[in-house]
Amino acid sequence: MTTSSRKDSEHKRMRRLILDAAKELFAKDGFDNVSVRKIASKINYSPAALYRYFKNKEDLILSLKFEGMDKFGQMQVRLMDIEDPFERLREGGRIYLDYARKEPEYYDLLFNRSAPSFCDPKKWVGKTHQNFINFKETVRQCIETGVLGDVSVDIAVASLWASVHGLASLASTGRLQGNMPQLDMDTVFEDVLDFITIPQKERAKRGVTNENNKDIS
Amino acid sequence: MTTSSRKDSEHKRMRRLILDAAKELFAKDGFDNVSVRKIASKINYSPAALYRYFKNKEDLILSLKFEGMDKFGQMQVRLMDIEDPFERLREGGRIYLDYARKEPEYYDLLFNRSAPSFCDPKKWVGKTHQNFINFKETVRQCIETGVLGDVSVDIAVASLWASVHGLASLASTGRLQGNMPQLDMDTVFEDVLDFITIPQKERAKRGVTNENNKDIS
DNA sequence: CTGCATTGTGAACAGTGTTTACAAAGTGAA
DNA sequence: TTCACTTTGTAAACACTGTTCACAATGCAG
Repeated sequence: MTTSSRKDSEHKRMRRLILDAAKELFAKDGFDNVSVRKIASKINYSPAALYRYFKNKEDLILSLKFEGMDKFGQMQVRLMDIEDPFERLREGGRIYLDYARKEPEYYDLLFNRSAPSFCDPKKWVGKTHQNFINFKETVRQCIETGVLGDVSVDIAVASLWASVHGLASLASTGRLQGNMPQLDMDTVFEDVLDFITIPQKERAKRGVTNENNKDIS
Repeated sequence: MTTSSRKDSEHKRMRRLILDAAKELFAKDGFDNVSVRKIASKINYSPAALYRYFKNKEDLILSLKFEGMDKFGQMQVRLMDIEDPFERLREGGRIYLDYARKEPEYYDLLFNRSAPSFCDPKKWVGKTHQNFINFKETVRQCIETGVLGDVSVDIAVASLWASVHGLASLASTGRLQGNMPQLDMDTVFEDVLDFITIPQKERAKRGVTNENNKDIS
């Protein structure tokens, strides 16, 4: 019994060793330039050894993605404590963008299909769905409390998600800085969030509905 | 003279043959699963033959990207004829999203670093910069004519770019449909554009400036 | 005809992910 | 302890990958 449990923890220790080595190599050299052989060599094992712990390379990368998603989920726990749905919405955006800025390779690994393009998306969507549910509920509350105008939940969700994700994507791939080097990356996120959300809040305060806008523009 | 020009056109014809075969394979099987050997085999040539026409695989992919960018640029020509900068802004967004929807693989090839992650981004940024300049000028005109409020050009550019790109990215990777299957993809783009831009326009009409908003929220 | 440049090829090289046969080591029961 | 069994690690191989190179064939210019 004790022996088998020791073997179990030994197995986990080895997985940890492999995952840490892989993550470090991925972050340094990019995902395409790290082979199974390089990971194995970094920890002084034969390439075949890794297949005792992971079914294949996709399985290894997927494990890293799940870990990253858990970490991302933990960052979002504090959102639960924010009463005001609008402030919760803003804070959620900050967390998302923070994550993309501080761990661009990890963000790429997690949120851009590109990184491991051979990974089956279906295995991944399930893991991320809870975050989406929470986000949607926050948006719903924002609309319910009249803070986002009389827009449909789906459209508001799509719009806000696209804004935040798009900003993170452009920033993490360097295109924002590439085209706008003068931009202050420390404040742009806050400013963009203001640009997107404040007019909505203002508008809602004045009781404007979408129906009223059909003749504008 | 005539002979050398015929050789020239023959050379171009062969490049065309390779590019078309490559594009078709890329669109069908994804970029990672198409090898030089498969492209060569599709047109009944040896793999080595392709290296008479393209320096390497990156060069081939870059050529496809340039072609795609030219096509994208041609779609944007009609923007020149739109006098109203706000309508030009909206139409530009429509074109961007149209492109992402109708040619998702091409869009991925063009705008997501992921696709050919080994391609040097520097070779690519230069080609796309003119589009960015035009976009920025349109946003500047929108602000100048008071149609986007008293926001800084850079923040408006970053916000609008992020929204449109983010929406296109989420849609082309199937994540929008994956999490919101009930969403009508034919109208969501228009609705999101409204959600983002109409409040701005409204707000500007009322003469609200950013300074006035500091105490809100 | 004689060079010369261009085009296409088979073979090779170094690298990839993955599988397999096999050996070593540890474990639990008789 | 001995026996059977599972687990772990490895070298070698397989079928791929992008790329290079010597070589032959072709077509053109002087």
